[in-house]
Amino acid sequence: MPPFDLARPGKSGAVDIHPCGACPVRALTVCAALEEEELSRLADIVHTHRVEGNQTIFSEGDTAANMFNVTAGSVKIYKLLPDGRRQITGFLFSGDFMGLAVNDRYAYSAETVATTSICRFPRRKMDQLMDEFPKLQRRLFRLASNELAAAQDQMLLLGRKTAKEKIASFLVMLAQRAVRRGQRDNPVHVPMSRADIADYLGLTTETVSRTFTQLKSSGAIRLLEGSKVQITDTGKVYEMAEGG
Amino acid sequence: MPPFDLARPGKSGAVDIHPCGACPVRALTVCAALEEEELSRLADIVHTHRVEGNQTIFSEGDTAANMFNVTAGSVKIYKLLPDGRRQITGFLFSGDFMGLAVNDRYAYSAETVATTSICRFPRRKMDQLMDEFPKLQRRLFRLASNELAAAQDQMLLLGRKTAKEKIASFLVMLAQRAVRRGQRDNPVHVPMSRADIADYLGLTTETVSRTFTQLKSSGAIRLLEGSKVQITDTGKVYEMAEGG
DNA sequence: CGATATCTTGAGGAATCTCAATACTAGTGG
DNA sequence: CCACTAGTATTGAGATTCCTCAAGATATCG
Repeated sequence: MPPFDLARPGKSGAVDIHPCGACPVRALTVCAALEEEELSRLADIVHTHRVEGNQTIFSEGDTAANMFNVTAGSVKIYKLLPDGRRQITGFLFSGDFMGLAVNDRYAYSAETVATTSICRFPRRKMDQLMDEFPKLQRRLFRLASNELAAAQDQMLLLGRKTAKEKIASFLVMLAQRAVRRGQRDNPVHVPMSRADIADYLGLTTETVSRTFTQLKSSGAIRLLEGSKVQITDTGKVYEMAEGG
Repeated sequence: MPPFDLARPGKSGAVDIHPCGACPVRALTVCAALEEEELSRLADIVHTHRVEGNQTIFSEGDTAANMFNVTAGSVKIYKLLPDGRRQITGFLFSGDFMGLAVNDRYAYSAETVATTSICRFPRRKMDQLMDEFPKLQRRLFRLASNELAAAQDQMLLLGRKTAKEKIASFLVMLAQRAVRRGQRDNPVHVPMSRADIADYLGLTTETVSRTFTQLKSSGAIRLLEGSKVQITDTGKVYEMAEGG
């Protein structure tokens, strides 16, 4: 499958949103590895795009021609079984990086959750820059290590946590990542659908919904307007997330 | 917790098993990144150990002072919940690398499955070598990317596969990795306990046992002596693994 | 050969899923 | 501005998979 249509203006397309030097999430991501001057080299190869919700960015098995950086909005990455069962392996927010490949192919698919801005770097040119700037290589290695640690946390969640613990962990994760981006962590913004949450936590939408209701009834959280969740009993929610 | 007792001879201890140049798994791992001459630099910093089964190599949260390479045997890496629930996030065999750290701490614990030989590289010196040999850095990045892809496969398994599919996937994974090491893939050698398998697949030992029995009854596999499993109906097992 | 751990099998129970109906929400057009 | 539509979320009832607890069988190791 082709990536979102880069040429088509309107719904999704190439837009120069801001120069890299003024990038609001620069400190969070790969770009932080480089100094002003070097950064311009990155800027030379980058294309910025704005993509609406639920659009495919790339699909598992595609030739991995690009690497991406999310600068606003959110993205889900997932794998499918032949019969359609889906596992979302991660949500990405502004500052997050994606596009690591195995054998020059993407190992998963990526789709926007809501309207999202992304930077696109041609992999070939990125590889050249990595040769030129070992700092960049090191930065990517560190990002991959962090992702790996997050993946292991998620395995623990999927294999050993109850539905309640999974939802609590999910809220805590969203809150902590919001903080990291410099946003407020409570109420937590939950931009994704129940179906997406279910496929991320290894549950069904019904169980996700019921569990939210339970947490609400027990006074741990409150469901607010605009896909927001207020954590009213932080201690309880954090404890639940740890399996306490 | 300290790593296995490096000073104590007998059960586990430092042994010079072979020089790096003659390492049987060299082609599979980090070391493949370097030429003969450079390899000697790696050899200068490595210590080789032999560790008996079920010994701790390092624990989650320990200062990540070393990186390791398994040269024989097998290792399990895992995370725990406070109440003791355990998720094994990976099994390592000869040629596999471990010890990636986040914030200079190990993000998981590592324990031998059976008697195992490992190479230990002090991280600090490894970092120096990486600066000196970008090839090494690139190699590690590639290994981390592969691990990440494997982790995503495992998330799909944990979140969306049935017990039968999990066991079938597990056998296929073991078979494929045996091939990669140049060993025969059928019968599959399954050195780990039912409890370890359960904690890897997000099941209980009883379910693992029952599922093996079912696969046996259906004629898909045969359980042999010496922790070996013969796959008698390859098509069926592979199909099951894919969720077919 | 006995002791101990591991594995298998059984019976019942619990968490989660499936299927189905209802309620809500957001966007659309009258 | 409101009714309508389509999608999404919630709730309910029953089914199912997997878990728990318990006993027996097998394997391993001194």
